[in-house]
Amino acid sequence: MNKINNYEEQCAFQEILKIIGGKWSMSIIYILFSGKKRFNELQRTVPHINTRMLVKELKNLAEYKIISRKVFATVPPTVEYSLTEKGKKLEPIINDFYNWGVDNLYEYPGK
Amino acid sequence: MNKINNYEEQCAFQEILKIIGGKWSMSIIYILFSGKKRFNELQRTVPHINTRMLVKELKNLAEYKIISRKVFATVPPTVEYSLTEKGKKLEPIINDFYNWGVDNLYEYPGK
DNA sequence: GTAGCTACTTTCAAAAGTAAAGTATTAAGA
DNA sequence: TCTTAATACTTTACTTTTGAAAGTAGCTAC
Repeated sequence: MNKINNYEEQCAFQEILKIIGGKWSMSIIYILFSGKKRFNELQRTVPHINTRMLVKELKNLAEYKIISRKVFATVPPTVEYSLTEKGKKLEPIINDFYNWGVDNLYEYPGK
Repeated sequence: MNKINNYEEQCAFQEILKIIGGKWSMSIIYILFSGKKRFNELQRTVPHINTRMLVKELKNLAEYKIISRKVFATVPPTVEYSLTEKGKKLEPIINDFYNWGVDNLYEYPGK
């Protein structure tokens, strides 16, 4: 177990947050827990995201090997996004995080 | 256990991220795991944060009862920030999140 | 009377995000 | 043949958010 107790470790934490701490990253990752998705499918599923931001986020997540991008030479083109092993490891963490939020911040209708 | 599997639940998740998914929130919360801190102390401890953003984040976290703000009528004034019970519950989650990052994204010197 | 302390606030420029329309490639229908 | 449609982006113009730096208030010690 690592503990953040000095400035250097704080910086490491901020590096991590820079990669998956943004407005859209976790939402996209969460959706991919249920399996691979195509671009338009993600766009329909992530509430309020716009094309430019989805492209940017997918590029970023792929760069850090959290998701992988698979292109099929069909017409029109098909692109599939899915979680890598690294990405899949986030499932219990993001689940806990979401549940904390539901219990402590936001009461959604079905609770 | 809650699962995000529809649009409505995605929106709930985004509400949660709006509150603690920002660039600075988790860094501040993490520092407060080690106990109450004063304003200038936080400013020195959170790398690269500026006054304006620290004020804004502390106000936001206090609004959602994740931290509490205690003012002492000393000269010069003293203000103490600490985690509420809600906030303390984030400790294992943010710890796991940080450890995931260290293992999968960022290798800090002491690892 | 001047400098210093804390916890902010204000101002303005820079960066990031949003909305809407456009692009390439092919294929199917009128 | 000409129009429409589909996917996965790109581009442009605009708005919002963030950041850096300086300023404020109230008192105190030198």
